[in-house]
Amino acid sequence: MSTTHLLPAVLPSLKATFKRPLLLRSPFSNVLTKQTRFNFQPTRSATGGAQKIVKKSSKLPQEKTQTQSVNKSPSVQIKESPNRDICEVLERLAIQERNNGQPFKERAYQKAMRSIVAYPTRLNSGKEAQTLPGVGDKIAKKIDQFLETGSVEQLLLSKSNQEEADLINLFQRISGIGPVKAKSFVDKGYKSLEDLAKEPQLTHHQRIGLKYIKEFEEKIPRDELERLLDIVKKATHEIDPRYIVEACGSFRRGANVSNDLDIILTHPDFTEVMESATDRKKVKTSLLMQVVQALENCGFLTDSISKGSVKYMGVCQLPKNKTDGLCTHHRIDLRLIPHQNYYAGLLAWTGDDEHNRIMRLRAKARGYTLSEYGLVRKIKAEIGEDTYDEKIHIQSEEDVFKVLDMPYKKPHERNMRGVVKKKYLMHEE
DNA sequence: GTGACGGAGGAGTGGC
DNA sequence: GCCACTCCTC
DNA sequence: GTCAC
Repeated sequence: MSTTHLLPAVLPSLKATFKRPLLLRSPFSNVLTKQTRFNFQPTRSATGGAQKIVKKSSKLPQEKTQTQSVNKSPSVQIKESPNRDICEVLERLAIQERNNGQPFKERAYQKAMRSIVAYPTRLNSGKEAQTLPGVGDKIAKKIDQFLETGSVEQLLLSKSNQEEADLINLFQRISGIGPVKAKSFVDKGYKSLEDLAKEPQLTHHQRIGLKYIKEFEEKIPRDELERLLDIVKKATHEIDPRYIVEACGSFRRGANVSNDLDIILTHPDFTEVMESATDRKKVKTSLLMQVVQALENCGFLTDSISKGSVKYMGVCQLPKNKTDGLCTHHRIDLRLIPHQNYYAGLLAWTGDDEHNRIMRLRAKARGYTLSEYGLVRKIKAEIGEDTYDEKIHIQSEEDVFKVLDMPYKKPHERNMRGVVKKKYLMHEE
């Protein structure tokens, strides 16, 4: 079916959407382009210094359109790409599929988008795009349609459907709200974040997400993250110097800014996950909770999202500074990893996702399975069809690379986003 | 043509 | 209280 | 939606 007849009515609005200044987070730059906070539940003094809340704005978040990603989609630097417009279309298709409950389609569009971001010249056709990994028949056709008509039929929504999609995307920017809950809140008639705050059935996690919606979207500069990490390390080692504490994620990969603080902990006494995570006594006295309690007592942790025996999710903040006032609240995750799994955990939680995927595939091809729990080889029993697992003893990240016959990559060399996989694999041969 | 695509911890809910 | 399930997160 | 099998 041709879309030509739809175009005159819809194109101007689409163009307007692209032109509209990005008031919050640009989907591709991940930079807050205008510093206006959504001060929903003020938590700090109005005289809070440089970081104080600027003003209450209920209108701003509503202006976010479908061209802007929900907070949870991966950020990709496409500013410099000669195919930025095509990438934006794929990003919107990915969001649409996420909201339709199709995570694999969402990832397929994201994968195609990453390939195209890494492509150095302007694409002239879908066929040309199809030479790239992750771009198949369907996406090639959509690219052709976009190049010919300036739009893609699947993205053309009626005004009311567009408003609904925008609201679903807005609500998903709240931590703890995914596509299902966002849709249900829209169906219930909520039209804004202020509206949503009145919902009595918001979970604890969602209330925290709403309270800090703007602060969680702010990037953490590396020097601030180093200070945050230092506090965690000091508090932990005061409890017991035998703890090992390491920040993972983009920070360990050398990033100048990060989205959150992801810390893994281990301790020689912790060698396996407790059998029953619901054993409250054990949770309260666990090696992880001792650290959490110390960090709560000193005011570093301001809110908790979830507290388990091996995983803590919460909110942290640097201590009040005399000149700057209160600092921004950030998301923090703490994971307690069994001592013997520490290096596998360190490798997995350092990432990035694409690097993990490459290593897992490499492991699989050589008869192993690699996860944050370790490197395991499937051994076929001498008699019968049965197999059993042999856990490979890992004493460093390098060991995993060695077993998989890969040259060691330092953490800052594991930023694979935008790197063509073939190139990486060729380099390793 | 068909199955894999990461998968587990934690919160919350509803049935028993 | 237990269990199975959904949703969300990373 | 794409890819490997």
